[in-house]
Amino acid sequence: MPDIQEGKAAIDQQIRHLQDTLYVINGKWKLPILVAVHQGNTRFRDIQRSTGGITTKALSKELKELEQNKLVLRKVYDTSPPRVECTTTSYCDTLSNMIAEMIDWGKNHRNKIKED
Amino acid sequence: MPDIQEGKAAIDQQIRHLQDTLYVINGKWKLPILVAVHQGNTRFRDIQRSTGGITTKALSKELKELEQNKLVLRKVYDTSPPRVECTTTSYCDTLSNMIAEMIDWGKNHRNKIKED
DNA sequence: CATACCAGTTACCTAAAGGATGCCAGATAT
DNA sequence: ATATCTGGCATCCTTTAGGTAACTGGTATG
Repeated sequence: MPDIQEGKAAIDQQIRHLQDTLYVINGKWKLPILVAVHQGNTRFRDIQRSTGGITTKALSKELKELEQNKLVLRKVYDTSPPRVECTTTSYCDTLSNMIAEMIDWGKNHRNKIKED
Repeated sequence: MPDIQEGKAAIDQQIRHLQDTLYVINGKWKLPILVAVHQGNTRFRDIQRSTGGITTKALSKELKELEQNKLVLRKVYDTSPPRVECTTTSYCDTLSNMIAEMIDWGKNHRNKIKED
């Protein structure tokens, strides 16, 4: 938690950064997609299959957002049938620590809740 | 990002942990509330005012969820007018690292996006 | 006497997220 | 010749998040 000593303005600023992050990774699919792509699933249908259950509409939308946030790179080949190859960017790696912490906490939390 | 070497089952497990975490901190208000309470705002109306804009209905709901997840403690005094005092639990401190990473990343990301 | 405050609850509404289904067009595989 | 694959898009639907406004009952304040 942010230190109680910090001024209100500084804390409000931190909350805004937090909300920026939440905004980028929000929703049901962003992280699963990121992991799937990072694993080596480059094609649209492959990503769809490996995330299990996402519709084309949702996947299409999510990929666009991930691309806008520079976490995924989409190369479109003007062939027929169309070919698109998605990869995670090196910038995507800056999420490593955060994701690791989130995984850690989620794991720990599940145990904590089970102890009720 | 999770290591590409890990098996699919392990990765799926990590995704589930991730989703657990996202589930707990989701929405517009959870983190702002947590910070407000941690700052020392214990009373319902104080929290409402210091988060700026949340309605009683939303705050009531969010506090219940935070309590269920053992991040906030609600002490209800059976007086009249009713008095409730909210505090963050020590367990809430286990979020420190994660939140710090999220703040860091959000800060960095805003700059990154501005470079377009 | 009237008003405002405590901590909510209830009913109602809107916007967004997410899902289901069907379609396109050209190419390849059976 | 028929089916299947490609990366989507259009349409319709349900679910959820979140907001608005009104109200409660007892108490303290003006």
